[in-house]
Amino acid sequence: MPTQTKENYLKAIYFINQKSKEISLTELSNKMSVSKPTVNNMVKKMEIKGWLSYEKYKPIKLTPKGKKMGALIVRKHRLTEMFLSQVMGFGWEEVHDIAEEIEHISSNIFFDRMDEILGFPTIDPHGSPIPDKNGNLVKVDYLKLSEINEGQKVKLCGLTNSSQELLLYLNKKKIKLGTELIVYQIEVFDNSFEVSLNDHSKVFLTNEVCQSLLVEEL
Amino acid sequence: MPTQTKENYLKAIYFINQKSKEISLTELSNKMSVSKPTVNNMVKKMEIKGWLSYEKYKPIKLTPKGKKMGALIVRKHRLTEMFLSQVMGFGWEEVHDIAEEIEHISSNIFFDRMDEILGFPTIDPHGSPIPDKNGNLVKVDYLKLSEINEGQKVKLCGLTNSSQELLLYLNKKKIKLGTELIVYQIEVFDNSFEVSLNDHSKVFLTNEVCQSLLVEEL
DNA sequence: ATAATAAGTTAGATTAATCTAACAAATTAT
DNA sequence: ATAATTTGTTAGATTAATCTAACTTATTAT
Repeated sequence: MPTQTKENYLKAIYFINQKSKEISLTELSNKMSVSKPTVNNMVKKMEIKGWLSYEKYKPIKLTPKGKKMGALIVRKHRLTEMFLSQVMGFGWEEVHDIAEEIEHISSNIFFDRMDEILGFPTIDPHGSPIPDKNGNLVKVDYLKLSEINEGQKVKLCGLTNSSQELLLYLNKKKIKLGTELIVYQIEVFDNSFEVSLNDHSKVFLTNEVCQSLLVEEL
Repeated sequence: MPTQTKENYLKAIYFINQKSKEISLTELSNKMSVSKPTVNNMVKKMEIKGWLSYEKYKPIKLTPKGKKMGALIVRKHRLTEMFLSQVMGFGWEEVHDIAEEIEHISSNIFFDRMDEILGFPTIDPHGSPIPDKNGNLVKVDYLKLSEINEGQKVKLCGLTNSSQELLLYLNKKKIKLGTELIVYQIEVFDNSFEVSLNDHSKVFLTNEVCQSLLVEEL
């Protein structure tokens, strides 16, 4: 059974792995907000446990075992977020911090019951996929709103960034998962978007925000 | 913010305090399943934190602050047990172990929401009182079934021991919180009880079990 | 290609929580 | 009241997770 700290390393490595494939000590050190010697020391221990492989000056690689462990922590996190949102009535901007704690609960029946109560969900409240019990993830590829052309109607299906700031901003704009929007106008100067919502209201979104919104064309 | 370990010490001291008032190192050491030097070392640190007072060779005393902290951990534990039982459908014999982990979650909104969803319960699934937000406990005094006379009708309201073994035994006998029973016959030889349930079935209970059942006369 | 910069490593220290072995103080029992 | 037992303390070690300072290896840039 990994400690809570080691679970957090596994999760961090798992996330870095999702995009870059190359995991450096420095990157992990930043993600974990600890010094590089701390990471160096930790990866040596985790290598002994068989969760990752590491050679001096080489990038860190998760073993299949470590990868599965990372995925299962993410599974617990996202199931919890879904439970907090759907069963306990929390807003999507509130669930992350609580799930960050609950993901370390070891009781499997607890998460299995959540899963059951939720009807075996496949996405969390931010549209991110929930790994299955074997740690496998269905890879869905949405488009970034920033890549959509004028006139196109789309539906919000996920986020590339689930920071509380963004979530609160979207709340204010009445944009949530499933919201349909039409790209009304793209400003060439700064690539900002003017989109219209179902209720015909219009909203301005910076390009940065548009890059955070994952959509499906309708 | 106390560590999880220190929270467990606070809780253990709080429980010992409930009955004996005198808390010895040895007792704590047994309750926590750690060595006496470990406890000795720990109480010194907790004294510095202001959670208890301790002088060499003297019994350990919780400060008001420490007492409140202990009570609030018990509150989290019992609220969680109630949530697991009432909202998530767990049996009363399953909730303790999960709550033992969840009681250390620091998010207050999480427990407040549970409280709200449950309608501000005052007892947990085993009939034990839930301390309020200030750490105060309503002291209810039930009688032990072992103290009840023949012919008396009573209702099960609590337990002095919520071990999984006892809970599974009571499940098997179809006895749960709120079950009404009549003391049908007391065996003078070993003080075992024969009680009859609502459905007129009769059940034999050893005196030890009767001492674990807290009842109210009807 | 070599100097500058970035990345990674080593060494040594610290804090929290734990242990065992050895000893001291308090309590209990005859 | 003294010996035996229990209770508590000290000292010294260990493991996990972290740090800083100093150093080495790799990478990048001119």
